[in-house]
Amino acid sequence: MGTTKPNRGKRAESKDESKQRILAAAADMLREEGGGSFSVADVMARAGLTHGAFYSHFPDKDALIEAAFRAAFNYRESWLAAAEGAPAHERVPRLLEGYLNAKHRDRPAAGCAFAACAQEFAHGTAAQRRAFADEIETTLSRLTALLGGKDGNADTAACESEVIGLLSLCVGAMSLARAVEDPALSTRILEAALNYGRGPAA
Amino acid sequence: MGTTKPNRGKRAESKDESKQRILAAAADMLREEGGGSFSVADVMARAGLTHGAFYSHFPDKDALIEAAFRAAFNYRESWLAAAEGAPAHERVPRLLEGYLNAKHRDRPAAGCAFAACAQEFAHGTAAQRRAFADEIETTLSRLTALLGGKDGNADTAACESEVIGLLSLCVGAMSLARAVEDPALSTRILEAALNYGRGPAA
DNA sequence: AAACTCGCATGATAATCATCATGCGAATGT
DNA sequence: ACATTCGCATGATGATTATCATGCGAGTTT
Repeated sequence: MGTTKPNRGKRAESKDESKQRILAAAADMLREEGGGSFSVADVMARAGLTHGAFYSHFPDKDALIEAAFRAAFNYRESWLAAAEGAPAHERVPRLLEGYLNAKHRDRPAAGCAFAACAQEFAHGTAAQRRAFADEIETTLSRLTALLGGKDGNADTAACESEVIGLLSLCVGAMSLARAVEDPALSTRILEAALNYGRGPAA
Repeated sequence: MGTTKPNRGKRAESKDESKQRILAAAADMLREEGGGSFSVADVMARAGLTHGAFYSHFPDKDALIEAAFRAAFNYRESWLAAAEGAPAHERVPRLLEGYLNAKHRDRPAAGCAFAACAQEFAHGTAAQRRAFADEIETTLSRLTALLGGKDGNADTAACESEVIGLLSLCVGAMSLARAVEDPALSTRILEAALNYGRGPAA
């Protein structure tokens, strides 16, 4: 057999590509404006299609939001990757700096989906909330793996506190920094949270 | 002059009362569901009125949301009050416990407006974002006054970090805890953030 | 108490959407 | 080649909702 068994026909393949474009568009718009603010037609247009095609890809808008959320974790990957390359004691600062910066604040569409979606999902469907929990668990696992053996003490409870605290701090500071009108205050928030997370030592 | 110069007539007074009821209803619903989710008619009904009366109280829905947000800080007052009564070194734990608990998580309508509104206001009107910034400034001042002289070191920068970090941690953890479907995970988040905020010492 | 004000209710209006129904045309299978 | 399938576009439909227009009746003024 030639390549890895395409066997799907040009048509199915093109449908998959469409779906990917829809998901990518929705993932951006979800983080940029929030799921309540964009219309199905908006997303489809951004994906280069028209509204009618939507329902052959997703059962309804809520399902799109859930799927788009799950597809919106490209940021997490690069965030973690940047810290992986650092020596153990540099990792927390690296994570903080990779998150709590102006570029991240100003480009939510390319950023953390937790910070962009948390409030909205609090009133979302059960499936959406499950997706949120899933992604939180995944993120916590990754962070734990990254920071777990930080010092000699691999104490489970302490590590859980550190990992969850770090993520909460990041998400909270970003939420506040984005909601505030005054740019100077916004920057103060990011920088102060960065300091706080670095700990009293540094 | 008898009492404090009522001089306003029964009609004006009743209008003020109506406005207060509208604001109270909106403040609750804003924190419960978010401004995008309730309708003007919903709020008016909750205030015991009908939709038509709305526009003689507020110019539009955005203005209501801003005003309701500003009226939604009753929680902050009791939160701070509970810590004021404590000795200096007990105040941070007191604040963390007063915020990061299940009751607060489960009754957003009576809780912190930052945690409930941050994401929504990030895409709100300029007036709304200004209101958000104002309330943040006020909250930070209050926290600074409360924690400022905590130890001998009243270092301005260190205190700003602590105060902003604390608030960010609280808001972030609450946002995550509310967005997650799994109740066990939700509780883990609150408790871990609480530990994190207490510092490595305790 | 007649004239007037004004808070609030009822009843449009118009826009925005999610979702469904229909049809064309390209891809597929026989 | 012919019949079929299916992705996508066009065009409803119905619901929700912000906002405006109108009118009544209680309160206020002279």
